[in-house]
Amino acid sequence: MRYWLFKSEPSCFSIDDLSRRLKQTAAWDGVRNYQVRNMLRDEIKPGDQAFFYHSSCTPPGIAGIVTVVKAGYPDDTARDIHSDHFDPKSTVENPRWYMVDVKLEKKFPRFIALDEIKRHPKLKKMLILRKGNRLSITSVTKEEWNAVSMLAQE
DNA sequence: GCCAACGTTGGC
DNA sequence: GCCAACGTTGGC
Repeated sequence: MRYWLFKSEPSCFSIDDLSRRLKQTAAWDGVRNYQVRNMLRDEIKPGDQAFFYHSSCTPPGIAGIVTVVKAGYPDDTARDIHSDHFDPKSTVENPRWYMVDVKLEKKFPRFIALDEIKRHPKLKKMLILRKGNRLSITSVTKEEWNAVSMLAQE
């Protein structure tokens, strides 16, 4: 299994929104970046785990953990003309965009702010910190995963 | 295929 | 609201 970091703007979809969902599951939809699409379609598998990262908010940071429960399948919001993520070039025969389903594993007892991630020696190489990185999904190493998990329990 | 213009992301 | 660092678009 692999580890990931999924970004979401809490004003759009937060970890608390997920916790209120029936069965605490949701489709991770709306991704419209080809690099991230490829990860959703080809690399992210059921059983993989991901940090739920809150972006574009104060403060940004990691709020908890989700588990992938369904592998990549066509993102139906691309064919919904009323969706903000509608893409007329995506069709049933040729789906352009993909999504996975996630389930809330846990909300951290303590929010891990970006500021704290930046200061932690074991987290300096996290892709989220790399200059210019804007991908909404990045991979996380086992060492990084463990370090953040430890922080969350302090 | 090049590249300028434009749009988006996301921390600050 | 600013702006760096992208990604996308479209004329040529």
